Amino acid sequence: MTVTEAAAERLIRIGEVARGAGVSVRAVRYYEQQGLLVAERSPSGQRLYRPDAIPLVRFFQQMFAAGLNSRRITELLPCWDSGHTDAEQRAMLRAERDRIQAKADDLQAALDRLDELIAVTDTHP
Amino acid sequence: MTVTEAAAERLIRIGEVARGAGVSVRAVRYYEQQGLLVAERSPSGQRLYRPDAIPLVRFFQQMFAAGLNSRRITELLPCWDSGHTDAEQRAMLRAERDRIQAKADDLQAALDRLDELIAVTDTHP
DNA sequence: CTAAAACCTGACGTTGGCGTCAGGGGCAAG
DNA sequence: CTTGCCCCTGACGCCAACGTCAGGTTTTAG
Repeated sequence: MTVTEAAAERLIRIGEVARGAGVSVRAVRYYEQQGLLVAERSPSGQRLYRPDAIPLVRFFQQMFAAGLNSRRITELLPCWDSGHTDAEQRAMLRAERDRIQAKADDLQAALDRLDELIAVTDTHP
Repeated sequence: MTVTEAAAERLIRIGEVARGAGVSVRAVRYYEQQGLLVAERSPSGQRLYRPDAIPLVRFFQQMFAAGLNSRRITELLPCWDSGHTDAEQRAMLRAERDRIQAKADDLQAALDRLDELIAVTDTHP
């Protein structure tokens, strides 16, 4: 087994990425289109990913769930990849963090509201 | 002042509802269209609301923020209004509550992720 | 070898909560 | 009177993250 083959063996196709991350194949293609994900190509044109594409896609999902859009995520990706940031990026990180915190607070308020309603409707059937 | 006049004095127009709840006039009309909100009409056709439309609209916003859509909210409105529910509605309330809780957990995970990233980029400038 | 499974590139469809424009009306202040 | 503010009804526009269909190639299992 050559070094090249050993390296090639670490590449997976889009279906495996999708299954591994729990998203659709279409979603993975979409991420590439948005510049979130880069893939090599096999001679026949199929996308080939390194295995760490899976946790990366999970990270995307997490950020999407937190309300960030593709563009924001691409802007944050350099920090994620390199651990290296300029002041502007650090400010953006904190801004997003605060937005998510506020959103979490809103959710908690909604939760309290519903719990209150549940308590009333349970004692008041 | 007659009783009727006293009652009429308690009715406000759409602009006041919108300002009071911090949403657009368009949004309030939309809520009516979705069956979330009912309004009386003045002889000239203007919508007239009781003042408690304002907290009600705030409640809608809170539920929207929690990821419920108009239809779900209309389904939950009877509980909210009357405090009376059947088994199906109580199940729905709990299901939504659990969904929101899961969402809150996701947000917290995203927050932890970002905080971790912030810590790294701060010590690693 | 062959059939099924997986992959490819477009490109249009969906969903929801509004924004926004078009065109028109009423009504109190100056 | 007219100016300006608020209100009305449609109806099209928008955005974002995909779903989905069409029509064709590649890879894999038996």
